[in-house]
Amino acid sequence: MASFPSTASAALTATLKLQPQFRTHPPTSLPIEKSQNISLQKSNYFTDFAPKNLDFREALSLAKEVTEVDSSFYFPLLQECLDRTSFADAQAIHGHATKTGAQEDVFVMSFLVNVYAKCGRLEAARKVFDNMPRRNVVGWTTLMVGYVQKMKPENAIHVFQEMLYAGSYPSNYTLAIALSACTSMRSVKLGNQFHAFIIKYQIDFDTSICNALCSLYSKCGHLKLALRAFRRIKEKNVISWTAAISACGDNGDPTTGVRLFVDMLSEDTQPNELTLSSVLSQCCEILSLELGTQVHSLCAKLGYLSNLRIRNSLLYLYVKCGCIDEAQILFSGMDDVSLVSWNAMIAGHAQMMELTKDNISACHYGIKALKLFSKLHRFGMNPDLFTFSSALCVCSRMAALEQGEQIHAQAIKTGFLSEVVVGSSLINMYNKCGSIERASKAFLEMSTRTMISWTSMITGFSQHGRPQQALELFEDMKLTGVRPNAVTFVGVLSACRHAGMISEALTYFEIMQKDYKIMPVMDHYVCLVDLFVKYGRLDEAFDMIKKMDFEPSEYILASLVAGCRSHGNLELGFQVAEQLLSLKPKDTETYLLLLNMYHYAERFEDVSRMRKIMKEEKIGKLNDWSWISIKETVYSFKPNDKEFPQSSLVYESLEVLISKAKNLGYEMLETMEMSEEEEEEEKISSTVIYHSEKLAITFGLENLPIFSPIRVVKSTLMCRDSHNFVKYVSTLTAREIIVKDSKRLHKFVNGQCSCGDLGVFF
DNA sequence: CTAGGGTTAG
Repeated sequence: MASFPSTASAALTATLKLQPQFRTHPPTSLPIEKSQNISLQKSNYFTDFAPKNLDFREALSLAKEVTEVDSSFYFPLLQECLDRTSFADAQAIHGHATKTGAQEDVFVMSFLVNVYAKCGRLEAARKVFDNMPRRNVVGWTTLMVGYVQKMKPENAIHVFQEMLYAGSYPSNYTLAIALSACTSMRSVKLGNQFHAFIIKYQIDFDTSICNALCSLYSKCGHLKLALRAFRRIKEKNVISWTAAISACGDNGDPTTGVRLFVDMLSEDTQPNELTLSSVLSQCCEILSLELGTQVHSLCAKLGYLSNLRIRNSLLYLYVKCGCIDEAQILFSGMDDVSLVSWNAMIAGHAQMMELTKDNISACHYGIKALKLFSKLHRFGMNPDLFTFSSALCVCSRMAALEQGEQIHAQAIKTGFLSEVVVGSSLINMYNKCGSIERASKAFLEMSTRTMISWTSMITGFSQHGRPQQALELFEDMKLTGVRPNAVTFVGVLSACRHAGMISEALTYFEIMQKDYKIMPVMDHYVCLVDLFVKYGRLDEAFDMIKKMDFEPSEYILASLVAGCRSHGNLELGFQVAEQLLSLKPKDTETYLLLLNMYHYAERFEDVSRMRKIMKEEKIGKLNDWSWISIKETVYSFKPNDKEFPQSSLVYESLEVLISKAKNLGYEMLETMEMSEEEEEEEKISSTVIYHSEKLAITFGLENLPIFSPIRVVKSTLMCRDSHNFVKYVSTLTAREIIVKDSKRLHKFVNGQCSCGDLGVFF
C-alpha cells in the first residue's frame, strides 16, 4: 500500500490487462452492473415493509424479541444508524442479524458495510464485507467511499483493484468514487487511466462519472478538461452545474463561472446551497456587487438565508465589494456565528486593504481586522489556522511588527504554528516588517516546508538585498525535492538581478522552461530586462522583449524607461517612452515617470505635451499616503501635510536633516505631481518637496526610542528624490529605516538600500 | 454512494 501513488498507475494498467472480461467484452456492451436494481429493491423494502413512524429505540428493543424477521426489517433501522452515524447501534443490529440469519442477506450486509464505513470504521466494514456470501459492486463501492472519506484514497484504489481481481464489474458510481480518490491524491495521471477506461466503454456521458471527472480536472488545475467533461454530460444535474461552476471559481475564471450559473438558471435547474455559495464567492472575485445582490435575493427566495454557509458567503461578498457596513449588519445580525464568519470578516478586511487605493482607509481596515482578531476570544471562538494566517497577513501589509509578534506568540501557545500555512505567513510577516533575521529563524524552525514556504524565504532574501543567500536557498530547495513554480523563479531571477548575475539569470531562465516546464511570465522578463539595462546591454534588453510571447505590458516598458533613466541612457528612454504612450498607460505612476524624465532632461515641450495628454486622459492625482505605527496608534501623512500632531517640530527637524544631507552630497530633485487645481494648465503639475514618507520617517525619529528601526508604509511608489534622501537619513541617524511602498520593500541601512536602487521609479 | 466555505509566496 505504501507504494501508492507512484506505482499505482502501473499496477492498475496491469490489473486492467489481466482481467479477461475487459478484453473479451466488445466496447459497445457495457461491463456495468445495473446498480439501479439494488436501489429499487431498497425502496421496495422501505415503502412496502418498513413500520411507519417507528421510534428507533422501540424498534431496537422490538428487534431483540423478534427472531423470525424478514430482512426488510433491518433497513429502516440501519438507515437510522446511517443518519445518526451511530456505530454502537449498528453493532447491536449486526449482532441481532447474525442470530436471525440475516447475515446471509446480501442487501442487509451491504447496507451494514455502508453504515460502518460512514462511521469511519473501515476495518469493521471490511470484515463484514469479506464474510458476505456474495460480494457485490455496492459493497465494494461503499468500502471505497469509506476510504476516500477517511482521506485514504490509496486504499480506495486498492479496493478497486481487488474488486476487479474478484471479477466484479465497476458501476458508474464505482468509477466516480475511483475518480474522486484520484482527485484527493491530486493525480491526473491515474485519473487519465480511468478516463481512458471510461472512454473505451463509451460511458463518458454519464452524469456521475463526468461530475467526478470535472472535479478531478478542476482540482488538478485543468479547467479546460474539466469543462470538456461537463459539456459531455447528457443529463446535467445540480451537481454537474455546481462542479463546473466551482471549477471556474477554483481556477481563476469567475466570469465563465458566473455565465454558467446564468445558463443553469435558464435551463431551470435549481441551485443548491453549494452552487449559491460558489457563485457568491465568484461575484466577490469579479467584484460584481450587482450580480451578488441578485444572488442574495435568489438565496432569500429559495429559503437559504438561515443557512450558515450561505450567510458566510454573503459576508465575503459584501466585505470584499467594499460594503463593510452591509457585512457588519449581516455579521451582527447572525445569531449563529461560526469561526468561519469571523475569519470572513478578518480576511475580508485584509483584502480590503489591498483594494483600497486610499491608504488611510486601508490602514483602518487593517486596524479593524486586528481588533476583530483580538475580540473573537470573548465570543467563545478560538482562532484556527485561517484566522492566524489572515491576521499575520494584515500585519505584513501594515508592517505592524509588534502586533505580528503578539500573534506569533499566540500561534505558539495554541499550537497552530506547526501548520505550514501559518509558518509561511509568519515568514512573510517578518519579511514585510523588515526583519529578515526573524523570518529566517521562523523558516528554520518549521518542521515541514511547502513550496510556498521556500518561495517566501527566497523572495525575502532577494528583497532584502541578499541574493547569495536567496540562491543558496534555492539550491537547498531543489535538493530537498520541492518543486519550484513560476513565483519561485521570480524570486530567483530577482536575486540574480540584485547581484548583477546576467549569465546565471539566463541559465536559471533556461532551466525554468526546460527542466520545470514553467512558462515565463512578465515578472521574469522584468528581471532579465532590468539586468540588461543595468549593464547597458540595451540591444539584448530589446531582443528579450521581442522574444516574449505576449505584448510588452505597461509595467515592463515603464521599468525599461526607469532603467534607462537610472543608468543615464536618456535617449533610449525617450524612445521607449513613446512606445509606452502608444499603449495608453493606465497608471498615474507611469505618467509621472515620463513627466519627471522629461522635466529632468529639461525637455519642456515634451513636459507640456505630457501635461496635455494627462489632462485629456483625466489622469488624477496620486493618492500618496504614508503611515507609521507607534504604540498601537497609527499616524498617517500626506505630501506637504501640516495637519498632524507635532507638525512644526517635525518640519523643523526635517529641515535640519535636509541640510545635513546636503552637506554629505544630497541634491534635492523636484518631483512633479498633479496639483489639486486642474482648471489652469500651468498649475496642472506641481512639485513635492515634503513627501509623505519623509514626514512619517521624521515623525518616527522623533517619537520612537533611539536605535529602534523606523517602519513606514507608503501607498504609492517611492520617487527617486525621496529614495535618495532616505539613504542619507539612514547614515545620518544610524537607524534602520524600512519603507514598504506599493510594489516593494526598501530597507535602508548605512546609506544603502536593499533594493539596490532597482526599485526606484520616477 | 456523485460537488463541499476560507489561509500563505510575486
